[in-house]
Amino acid sequence: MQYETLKAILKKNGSSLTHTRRYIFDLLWGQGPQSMAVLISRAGDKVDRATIYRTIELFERLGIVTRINVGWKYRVELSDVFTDHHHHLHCTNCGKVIDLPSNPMLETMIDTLSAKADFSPRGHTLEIFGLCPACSRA
Amino acid sequence: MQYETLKAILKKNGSSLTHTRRYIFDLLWGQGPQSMAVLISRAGDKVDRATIYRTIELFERLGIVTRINVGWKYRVELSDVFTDHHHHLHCTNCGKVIDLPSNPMLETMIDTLSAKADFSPRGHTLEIFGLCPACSRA
DNA sequence: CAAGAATTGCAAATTTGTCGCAATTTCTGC
DNA sequence: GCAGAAATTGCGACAAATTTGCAATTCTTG
Repeated sequence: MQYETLKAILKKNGSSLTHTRRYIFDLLWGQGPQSMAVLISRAGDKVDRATIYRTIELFERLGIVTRINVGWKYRVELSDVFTDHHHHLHCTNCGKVIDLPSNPMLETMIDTLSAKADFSPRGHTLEIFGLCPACSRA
Repeated sequence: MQYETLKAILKKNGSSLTHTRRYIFDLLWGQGPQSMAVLISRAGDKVDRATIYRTIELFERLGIVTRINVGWKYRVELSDVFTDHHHHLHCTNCGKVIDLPSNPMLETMIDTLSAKADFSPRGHTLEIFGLCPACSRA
């Protein structure tokens, strides 16, 4: 289950799964990309701002979360370790962000293209902009 | 030439190509992704920071610039309208960002995948993380 | 060229992210 | 389970990044 994986990743890096970290992980679990402001607000006075920043930084460094751009600011979400690898469809009209499950062929192509440039790919983010189903009909 | 295109895009949206905007465009022209801090510093006292923020926001809204994530912060660069469509290889070791020319098949696949989700794609950004040629040999 | 609209600079206000350090929690070896 | 050591957290205080209001200036149009 997810806490075991989380704990294992942390332990492997000499960190531990504290009360607070589990709480922040829970804030991320099952949600789409969230801004720091939202996370801080959702945490209320349960967790201090500084701790949230420090935890997200740690989580990102250990590959637990991924950071993506949404418009001006960034948002964070659990990485592929905890969710299926996916990309994002950003509606430029209503602002909604929709998950798009990835496709093996697309992944292969991205890796191949990188490798041809003599680059060793480890991961990627693909953000697609356009109109969501609702807005493209309006 | 590029200023005509720029002017046309602005005009179409009821804005005009002012000295200041042309100056900021010039700061972007021919350069890779730049941080706001760099743009502000390069502008010196020619353009106020607030104006740079406002202009970049306008440019992004009109599709003149694209914003990408580099680690923690974002950077801006001219959009596909002014450069060849490309993606970025981010070396997680030395921090270098390398342009990767795109591939028609990849583009097609991305559009097709979006369309299957009933989404109308208008553009995208693909950021690949890994080791650059130099770092992967070290 | 004049009038009105858009744009810019300036300075102040917010917001966002960081840091140092003391208090608390977690981990380890009994 | 307990003591001591190490890691983590909260709490300001900071520092940096971004936004905003408004008056002065620049553009656009007729």
